[in-house]
Amino acid sequence: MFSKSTEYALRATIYIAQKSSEQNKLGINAIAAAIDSPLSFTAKIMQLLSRGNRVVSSVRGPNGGFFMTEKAMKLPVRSVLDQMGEDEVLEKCILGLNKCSESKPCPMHAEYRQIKLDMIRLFETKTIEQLAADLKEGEVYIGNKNK
Amino acid sequence: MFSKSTEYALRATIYIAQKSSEQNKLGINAIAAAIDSPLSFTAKIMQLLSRGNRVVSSVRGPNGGFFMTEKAMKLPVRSVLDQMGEDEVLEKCILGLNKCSESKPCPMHAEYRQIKLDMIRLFETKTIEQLAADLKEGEVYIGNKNK
DNA sequence: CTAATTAAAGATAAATTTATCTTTAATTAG
DNA sequence: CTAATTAAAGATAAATTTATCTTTAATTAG
Repeated sequence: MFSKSTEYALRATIYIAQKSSEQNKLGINAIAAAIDSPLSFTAKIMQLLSRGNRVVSSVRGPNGGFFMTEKAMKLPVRSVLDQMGEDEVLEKCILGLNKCSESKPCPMHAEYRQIKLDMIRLFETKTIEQLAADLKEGEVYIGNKNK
Repeated sequence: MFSKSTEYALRATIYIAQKSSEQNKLGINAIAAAIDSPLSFTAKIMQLLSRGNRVVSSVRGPNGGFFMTEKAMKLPVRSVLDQMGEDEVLEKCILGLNKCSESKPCPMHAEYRQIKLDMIRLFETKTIEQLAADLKEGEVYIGNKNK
């Protein structure tokens, strides 16, 4: 569904939403360990995710790290996809046609239409905060670590 | 959503379903032109798609080419995904966790669950034949050609 | 001001996917 | 049997994604 970069970004965002605050920032080491992702690659992804301080914010230097503001916590999950440049997954034709549209539908268009709408609704309605609240303490987001 | 290989495979399958029969096979040149895909890469994909003669069948030599049997036309669209080894898209966790399950759900599991079920239902219910019937004559599957 | 700490930026490499080209095998028409 | 035609198979390359490592810039504590 999503690229690995976006998967890491989603997991990191949920973890930061749950564990961080402006007073308690998280370092890249803690984040990568928590979400079971490669350290340096995750650092790159955090650059993208925090650029503009829209979804995740970052501060350099001692006591620096990544965190989310109360306001950012209220953002829809879709804002993570937007930030990662992967929101087109929610718009693309399932057959990969760029001419596919309501007026010129591909043979799967009508069938796939509702599913796409449901996905858009999910990612636009659900907030990051809500996902963080669903997260069982120190359990789920650690991914493949205890495989 | 799907890889380019799978997108080409889906488009080729729909085209073959509409235009071919055991008496009227389609060559790789005709297929690649029709679905606006790179010739040699499409040839590779057709190898995967026709191996085992499950979904698409192939015959070499003069008057050879690709075609579908009446029986294969009745297969669900999912069989194309299976043949391309991309059916896991329908099963995978949206956060990329391989431990994610009903009993150990990730924070998006409950929310994404129904969408995944809808997708599985769509790809298992809709047949290739039905898609081919929806196809407007020589129009839609040609993809980016007339961009 | 200096040293320490942290993320940002940049250079590079490994892995995977997409794409191309050449050779081989199967099949048919004559 | 021979030549022609077609897909299969294999070798290789280009592009993209994933990953790693090094250097730089910002910030803080002392």
